[in-house]
Amino acid sequence: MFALVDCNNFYASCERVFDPRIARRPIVVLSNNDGCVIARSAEAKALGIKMGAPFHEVRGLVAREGVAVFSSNYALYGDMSARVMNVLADWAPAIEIYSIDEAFLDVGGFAPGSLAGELAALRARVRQWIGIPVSVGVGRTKTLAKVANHIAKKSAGVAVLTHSDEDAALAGLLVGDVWGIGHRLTRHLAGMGIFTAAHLRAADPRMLRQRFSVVVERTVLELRGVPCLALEEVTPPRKNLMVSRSFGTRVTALPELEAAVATFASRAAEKLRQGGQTAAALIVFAHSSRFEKNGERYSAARTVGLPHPTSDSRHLVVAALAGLRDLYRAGPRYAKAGVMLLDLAPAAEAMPSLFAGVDTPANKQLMAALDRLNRAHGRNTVAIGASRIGKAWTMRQAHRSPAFTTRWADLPSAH
DNA sequence: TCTGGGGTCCTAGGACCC
DNA sequence: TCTGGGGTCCTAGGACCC
Repeated sequence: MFALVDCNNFYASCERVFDPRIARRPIVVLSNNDGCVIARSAEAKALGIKMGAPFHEVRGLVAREGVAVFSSNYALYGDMSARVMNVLADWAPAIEIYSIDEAFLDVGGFAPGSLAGELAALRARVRQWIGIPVSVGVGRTKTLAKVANHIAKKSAGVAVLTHSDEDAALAGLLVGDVWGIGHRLTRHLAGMGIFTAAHLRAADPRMLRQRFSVVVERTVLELRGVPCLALEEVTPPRKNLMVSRSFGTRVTALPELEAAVATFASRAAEKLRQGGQTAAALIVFAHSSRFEKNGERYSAARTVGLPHPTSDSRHLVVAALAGLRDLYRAGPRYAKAGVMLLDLAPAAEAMPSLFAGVDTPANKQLMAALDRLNRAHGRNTVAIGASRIGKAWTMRQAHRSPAFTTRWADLPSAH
């Protein structure tokens, strides 16, 4: 059995912890640039303020109803999240931190009779110690735990979905509210007569796999109580890292874009170093607003390989700016830009045999070059790893055997 | 006029290899 | 006239999540 613990209206709840005066007032938290509503307290939801609503559209309502408005404060939310997770981790035998405000817990070891009571106590503890209200749903699979959490949010805050409860619960849930079913799939499924979670569970998983993907097949199986998703206790290292922003006003000039992209790249480099990682390539992109008229929309991106894996701000900024200059076009009104670092690896990781199993002409050429070097200078003079990003070759690592003293710079330019 | 930011996984198709 | 089979890697794009 899995339990899903989900913080209620997390960002709004965090703000409330530090300001008791707004304990009962409606609250919204805004995105970057204060552009959109990204979190709402229950009172704000009741006023009809939608998730993702452009702030300018609700400004009047917000003023009339005395809604408390906050710019987002991710440092605060991250800190509060860690505190909540600590309390959960102390209680549960195993935990997967799924997002900033959600965690799956392994509750397989609890007696069915005592589980609901235990979870209610846990919920009260988080509320008392940290000040954040949470909802807890329990099910036979992660997807069913999500379903149960839906029910918990509308009831006492804890819902244990037993096998015999599943029929009723799924019949009462729209298919679009199932974890993994987004708006596109919802539309397609509606065309097939699948409107509720119960319909989806009854559908043929193999057919859905053919029609859509293995993800949908897994969702059907999970709804049937067949676990396809395990509890992942260790967070795998991230593979990409992005820093991007929408501009407050439209930008057309290259120097302004350069200033923004340089900032993004160096911020990305900071994050990279924080995580003890390096990047071997990056994508820089810039585009106009998606609300721009059809003919005026412009979007471009460039992948740039780095000469070697790095977390050095200067290297990343230089590469990002080179990409930006290549993609820049005078004319478009740029609304957003960003830098995404790719091919992240632990900074300390050695990759002496990256070529194993890679057999391309370019690799062969490099290997031949290495052979020549090693024949000329002795065995193990040099080893090298490389990877191809787009059309650019990137040297991943070069290291010398300590037994030899030949310096890299002194080697003949066989490459 | 103003419309978020940061991720992951999957698929399809082409290039290339043996 | 017939025209293998199985695999990896890469990219682009779609879809989803919070």
